[in-house]
Amino acid sequence: MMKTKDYELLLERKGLKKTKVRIALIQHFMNMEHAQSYNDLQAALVSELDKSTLYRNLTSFEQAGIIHRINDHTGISKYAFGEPQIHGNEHAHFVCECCETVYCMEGLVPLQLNIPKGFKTNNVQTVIKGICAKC
Amino acid sequence: MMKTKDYELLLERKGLKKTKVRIALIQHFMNMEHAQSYNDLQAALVSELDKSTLYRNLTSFEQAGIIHRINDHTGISKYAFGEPQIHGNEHAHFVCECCETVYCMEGLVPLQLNIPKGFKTNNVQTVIKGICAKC
DNA sequence: TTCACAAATGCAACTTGGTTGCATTTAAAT
DNA sequence: ATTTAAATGCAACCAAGTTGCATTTGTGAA
Ligand SMILES: [Mn+2]
Ligand SMILES: [Mn+2]
Ligand SMILES: [Zn+2]
Ligand SMILES: [Zn+2]
Repeated sequence: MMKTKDYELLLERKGLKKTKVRIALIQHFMNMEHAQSYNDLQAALVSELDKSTLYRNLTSFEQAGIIHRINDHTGISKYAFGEPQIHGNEHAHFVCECCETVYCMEGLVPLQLNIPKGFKTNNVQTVIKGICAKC
Repeated sequence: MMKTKDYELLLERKGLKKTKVRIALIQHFMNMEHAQSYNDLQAALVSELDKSTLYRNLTSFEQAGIIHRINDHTGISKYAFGEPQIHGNEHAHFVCECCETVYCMEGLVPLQLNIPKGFKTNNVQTVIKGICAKC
């Protein structure tokens, strides 16, 4: 008997069918430490994959909390493994202005903002631009 | 003799020609307290305006520091009067999840983030999602 | 194991925010 | 008034993402 793979558990728990596309996708996300764009994914997933299938799965995964979508202010969405919320706060993202890599910054202190009266804050998203350690 | 209008000064100082389109645009921005999308502008500027002309002027204005472009994570750029930097830091933006209005939050304390070793921060952009005072 | 059905896939056509090339017009310097 | 570079308008284009629909596939019940 072989033990159930972690990605299988993940898909099962979310009530998503275990298809070839999804298993390839989810494994790729688990191995990648940086955020991935549609093009990154298409290039990485050897067998050419239909555009709408890929986008639909990204949406499903996002809704299921398997991945999170990142807006790095380039106009192109990036996706990374895991939920966006860590202990209730959205984590920040670092965008390297040199190599374009998008990093999830898990360990940062959440910023404290005193919003004007009458405004109710639900969620704060932070994008940090700069030069990464590799560049 | 009439005194020079403030928008005239602005255009002159930046070395931009004072065209009808630009004067209409710049006046509109000065009267608007909220950020404006391409569609907002097109709807507001009575005389129908060419798409590329509008976009080109938005880019010129942005480069000249007359307006700043805001990414509110909807995928549609918004523009607001003034420079993005207040005393060296980018100001935060509040996006109402109810009425979609984007507010420039000028008075917020600059946040201190301790970025991992090797990463150099150039600029921090913050988008706050919530419910505005009017909603 | 087979059957039935809902959900996932693939393909093509579409939408939308934004850009580009080029001919014509216009602001402004001389 | 003349000249010239920059601004405008138009059409064609581009890329990211979405949608409708016929076909295939995973899964649970028979
Ligand atoms: Mn992240
Ligand atoms: Mn602003
Ligand atoms: Zn880098
Ligand atoms: Zn509101």
